[in-house]
Amino acid sequence: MVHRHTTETGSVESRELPQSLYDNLRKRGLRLTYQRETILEIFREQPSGTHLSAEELHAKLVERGASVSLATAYRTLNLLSSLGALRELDFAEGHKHYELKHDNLPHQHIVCLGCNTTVEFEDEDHFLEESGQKIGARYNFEVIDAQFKIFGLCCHCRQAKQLCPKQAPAKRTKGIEVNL
Amino acid sequence: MVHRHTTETGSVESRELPQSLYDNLRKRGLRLTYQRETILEIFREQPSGTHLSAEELHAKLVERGASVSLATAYRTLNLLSSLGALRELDFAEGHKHYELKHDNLPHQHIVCLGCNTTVEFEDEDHFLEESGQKIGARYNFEVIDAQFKIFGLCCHCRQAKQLCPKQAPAKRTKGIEVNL
DNA sequence: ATTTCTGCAAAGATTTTGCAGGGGA
DNA sequence: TCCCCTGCAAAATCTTTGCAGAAAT
Repeated sequence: MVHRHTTETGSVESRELPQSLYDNLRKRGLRLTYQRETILEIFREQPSGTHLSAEELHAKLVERGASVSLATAYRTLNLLSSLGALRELDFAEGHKHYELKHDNLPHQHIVCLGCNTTVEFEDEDHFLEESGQKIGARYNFEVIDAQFKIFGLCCHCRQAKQLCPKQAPAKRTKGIEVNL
Repeated sequence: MVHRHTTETGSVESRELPQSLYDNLRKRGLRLTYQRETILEIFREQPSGTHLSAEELHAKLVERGASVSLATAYRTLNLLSSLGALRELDFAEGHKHYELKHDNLPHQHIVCLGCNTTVEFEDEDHFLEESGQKIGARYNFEVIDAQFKIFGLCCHCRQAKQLCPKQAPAKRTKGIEVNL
């Protein structure tokens, strides 16, 4: 029934699901549904470093003909995050973003407060990750994730000298996340 | 009219306002109002490390008899943040928090995903702060703030083994932010 | 056959905004 | 006096939830 994942050969009923997720679901008495599979699949298809909001995810679902409701998108994002499959990101934007948790090189984000552009940088030699572990341990925490976020103005917005970055540019509508 | 601040001797019209803020307001053609003064004063009175949400701030305003509307609280929080007087914090909670920006030792946060407790740790020798500056510069960003946030489970919640931390505990009602 | 999930629509929570009147500079 | 600010209420966003039917094990 189940199968381990090595590269990309997936079975029918649980495509390329990393074995751990399927197990995690079962462990909790949860079920593997078409919606959950599809959502995870979408995250896998995104270029590395993509982070989707609930609305963006839903748009991609609709786009591919999978009629998954927005409510389910929200529920699944929360579920997959609590399972450790997704990482929840909070830029100071008014809504959350999610990205697939890779087991390769961890990365962190730089966010432009002017245009909401985000740039990633890698946590080479896992320095930040390990710092998070150490500091957390010092305070008796079981660390789940450590996020280093740098807020600032990109070269673009710095030139435009937008003194009140929260006003105009961060339109907070649908598909933001532009260029650079 | 204006006055520099040294220790705590404040004038009547602009209590202990750090001179820089008053200047920043003027520089932008903004005004020094009773509401803005009072809000900043409240932040100053909080024990170091306190971070208030808009609702919490508003409660404190009402509590002291200053009838400042919630809308103004929101507007002022945004304004003071954009002026650099406050730091906007985003724990994965559904609403933002704000804390006074001190010029002394910078600090960062550990957040329990179970009970929303936050613990602070100091960024001794400004290591994280400087890292933020360096990394930002590398990507041509003007760095405004760098936040290192560690998410995990505190000893309490770890024992309670709340496998789905987003569900029950984070009630997302009013005054959360408890103990520890 | 159970028990979990989903979709829908409605409710909830947080934050922003239009407008008319009040108040700094 | 000028025009920025505030309060109020309404609106806009984002997210969660109750319920009945659908689906997974």
